[in-house]
Amino acid sequence: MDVVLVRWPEEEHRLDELRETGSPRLLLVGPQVSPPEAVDCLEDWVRLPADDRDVRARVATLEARASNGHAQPAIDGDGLLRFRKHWTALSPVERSLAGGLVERFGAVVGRDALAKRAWPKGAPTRNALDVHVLRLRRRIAPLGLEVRTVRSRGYLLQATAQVTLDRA
Amino acid sequence: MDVVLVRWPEEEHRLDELRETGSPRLLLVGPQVSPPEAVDCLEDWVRLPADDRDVRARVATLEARASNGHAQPAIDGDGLLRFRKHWTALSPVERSLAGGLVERFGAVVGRDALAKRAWPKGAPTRNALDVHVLRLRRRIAPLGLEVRTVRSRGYLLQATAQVTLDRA
DNA sequence: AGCTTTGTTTCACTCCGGTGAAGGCTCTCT
DNA sequence: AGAGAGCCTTCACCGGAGTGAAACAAAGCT
Repeated sequence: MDVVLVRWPEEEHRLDELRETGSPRLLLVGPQVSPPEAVDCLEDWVRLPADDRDVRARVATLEARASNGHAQPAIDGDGLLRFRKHWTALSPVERSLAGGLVERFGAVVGRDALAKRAWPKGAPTRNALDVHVLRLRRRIAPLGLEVRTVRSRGYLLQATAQVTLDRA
Repeated sequence: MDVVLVRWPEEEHRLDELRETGSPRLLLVGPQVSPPEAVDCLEDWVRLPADDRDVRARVATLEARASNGHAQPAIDGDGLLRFRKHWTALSPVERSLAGGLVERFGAVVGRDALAKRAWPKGAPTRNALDVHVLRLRRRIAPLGLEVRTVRSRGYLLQATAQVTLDRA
């Protein structure tokens, strides 16, 4: 994933978006401005005017972190679903479903494909898939993930759409 | 935990130690030297000569990260479990369990793996492990550590989640 | 003797997967 | 438009399995 350069504090609003989507970013901080606080490991900053080599070095570090990190959800070897610093345990059936959705993250996965994954010999009830999708939805919601329905096509896993509600 | 300032590359050896113990550290990089590669989130660097405010800002960020769960616990030579600024003594069985969990900090350790560690010849009872995990939980809670259960898989050691869900 | 450590039993509780039923939504047919 | 038919969501419930937790008893250490 590419590192985004953001002028601070001019592009504060853009920064908020990037933080929420978990994109790696390097802030270009003006000569007299104090840098923002950031606990996020995918964020860094340089003081302007900056040496080009230093900027490159920081960008490289952020890129390395981003490619090591959870920009995309993943199911680790222990059956945990990890996404952006958070994780949750999954039951066996949920792991099967989540596995299919994660493989095609952001794209539609057919109901039958999911069903076959969870129950290769055939689903117990037609309703079973729906119920397990519902349970999966609730479980992954705290991670910032959501399963969206595409009617008569299937389901689609994506990061929760963050409606940037400005708080006055 | 305090951030350690390290001159680079003069104090490379000292840096290695700090990396191993997971201490947060800020490298003071000479004017013509290129900074070292580091994916570690508890490490940062500044180019000398540096503005004092910038150094303070980076130190503050590292401190925030360290106290936010990026530090790693360790069992020292005396059998004490140390985490951030605190420590606690462990009984022999608890030390075995904690050892296994610390080794794979943040990842799941199977129940049987833990049991085999504490009782190589076989656990006395099935519930013995549960009870000792319970006791370990209580002992490490004051350190800001928690053992989370991953049902039917094992246990996972992590820094206590600081849930701040309120938004007014 | 007091304290800690360890093992054991027992009970309560949560989680998981499957099922039926009660709707809500959207599209189509008449 | 109105009725109906999918399609999907959500809820409530059950039996079984996996865990949490307390209480108790036996050692061991100082």
